[in-house]
Amino acid sequence: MADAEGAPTDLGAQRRAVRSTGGAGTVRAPPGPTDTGPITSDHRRPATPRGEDVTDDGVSAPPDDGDDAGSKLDELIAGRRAKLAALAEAGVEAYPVRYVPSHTLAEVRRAHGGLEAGTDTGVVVTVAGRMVGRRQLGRLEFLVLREDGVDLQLLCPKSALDDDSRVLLGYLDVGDWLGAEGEVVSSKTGELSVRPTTLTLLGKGLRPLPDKWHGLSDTEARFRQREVDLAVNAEARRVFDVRAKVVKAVRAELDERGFVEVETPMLHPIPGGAAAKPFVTHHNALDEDLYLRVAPELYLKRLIAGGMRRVYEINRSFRNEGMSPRHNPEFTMLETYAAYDDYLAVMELTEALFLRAARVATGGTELTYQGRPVSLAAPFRRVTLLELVRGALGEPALTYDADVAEVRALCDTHGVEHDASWGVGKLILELYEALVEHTLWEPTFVTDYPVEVSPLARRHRRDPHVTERFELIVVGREHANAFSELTDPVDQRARLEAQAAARAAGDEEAMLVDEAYLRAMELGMPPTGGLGVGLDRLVMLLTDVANIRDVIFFPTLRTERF
RNA sequence: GGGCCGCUAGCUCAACUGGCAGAGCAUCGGACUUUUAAUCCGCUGGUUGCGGGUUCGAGUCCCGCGCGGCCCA
Repeated sequence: MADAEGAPTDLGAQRRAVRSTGGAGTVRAPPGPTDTGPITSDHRRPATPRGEDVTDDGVSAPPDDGDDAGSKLDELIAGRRAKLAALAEAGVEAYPVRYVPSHTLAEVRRAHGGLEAGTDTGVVVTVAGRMVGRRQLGRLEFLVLREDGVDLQLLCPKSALDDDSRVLLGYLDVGDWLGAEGEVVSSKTGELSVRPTTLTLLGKGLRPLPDKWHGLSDTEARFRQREVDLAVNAEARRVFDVRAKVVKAVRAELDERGFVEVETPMLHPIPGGAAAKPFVTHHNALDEDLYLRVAPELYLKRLIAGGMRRVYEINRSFRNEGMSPRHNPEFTMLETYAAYDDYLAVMELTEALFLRAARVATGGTELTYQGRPVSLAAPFRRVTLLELVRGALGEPALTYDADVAEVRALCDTHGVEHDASWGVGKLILELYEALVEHTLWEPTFVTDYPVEVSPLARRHRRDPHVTERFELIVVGREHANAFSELTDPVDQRARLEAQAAARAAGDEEAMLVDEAYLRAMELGMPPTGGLGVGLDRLVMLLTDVANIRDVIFFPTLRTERF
């Protein structure tokens, strides 16, 4: 990295490419000593740029084991490599070291929107982008540059170009990166354009871009080659732009509320903080197995024990479980912890975060998800898990004191599978998940989860069967999980020991006793309200996307074979 | 892990009950100084995901495998 930026090793290329004074030609120097400077020319282009050399060896990528891959593609690539060689022969650096645009394409559009047709502004700018379109009309060409999802046309009469740029024009392909210096004008039809006097090649593309009109729609290709998806599909850009805005809005809201952003370990000696199967890895120097974290919860609570009043972390967690349109093995989670708060306070925080995220993503609180309206206007509905299950079963008298056999019978009646080791609380949770959760479309705080399935949550202030815990369900899915945190070290130890026993009995997702965590709690903790939000799912909701892989740049897929 | 669906030119897609594997765009060659998926003329381009099988004949039917999607666990 350091070498690429600073090393003044190829002044020739630099002089040609950097638009510092706007004078130097683009393709001036004939091939000479400066063109074989150590950095720019070594591994990136053929040492002997001659036409014949270029066509027979495959592109950079395929280590050509079979060298029989798609011949049309090979042909397209060979054509571009031939142009690359011709450019080299003409002394044009195809991969220059630097370029300094005076404006982004977006800035040009902002500054000169709404020109009358046929206007010359007299304003000279230097812009850059990938050439994504080209329309040739004899001695006039229209090139379309794209930068950061914004397009701008170059109106390009050959007569206006300097000699070197005219040569370059003959070797350009759609997909190449290009710089242009010229006047901001509008065309006869009123299209905002730059009319260049100089064109500078900034990066030659060897592979063709997908169809300019249909883009890339093959789902596998979009996930595996996100760079292509981003280059040609505006929708992909939109989703990831919204994602960035949403994360920024969440940070802003938390910062304003006095939360401090922190980072805690992703390599855990003991997996904990959530009921999930971890990835295992190994540290060689320590000769110890470590686990990729399934949640940051335990470390964040230790920070509260240490006296940090409000903390949050936005980062990756990992769960070694099945994949689905809603689960990626690595995903981005927000967790917040606030001293003195209970879960009622956390509900208000949650509403504020969702509202603010919705505002930056869509401008308001009313959205459409997969064709159905959703309102994120606060306050969200609040209802206990038990009430929901009672309603779904038509059993208004059901309580956590019910006989286990009776509740098992209810499960059987409703086709919900169960295990002999499960108590009433776990059975009622299973009934809820099977019968109710997916039906909750509008935002709903489902509250008061059974103690036995909530080992880190404080017991409810009035009902010892349940905890002060809620999940936020929107469009039938869990979007947040929060509680009045358990801060009593005696109760916590008992609960973790119960978890460990369940694990020993075969429950792979049950937690283990984490002594370091218990020791921290024994130091003394204030009341604490904690929240976890899956940011990928929040972005899905706000961008109206059905598959989590569409909000993660590079989702986990089976390894690609070349 | 199970069920269903998909995989055809670089991209997007056709190809009836098994009967010569095609189009548009892109590429390549030509014309064109105001285009907007430019237009017009011409030419290319295929191991139909892979491997077997049935058949006179397989993109199409059968079996196995790979990758992806959806549903379920």
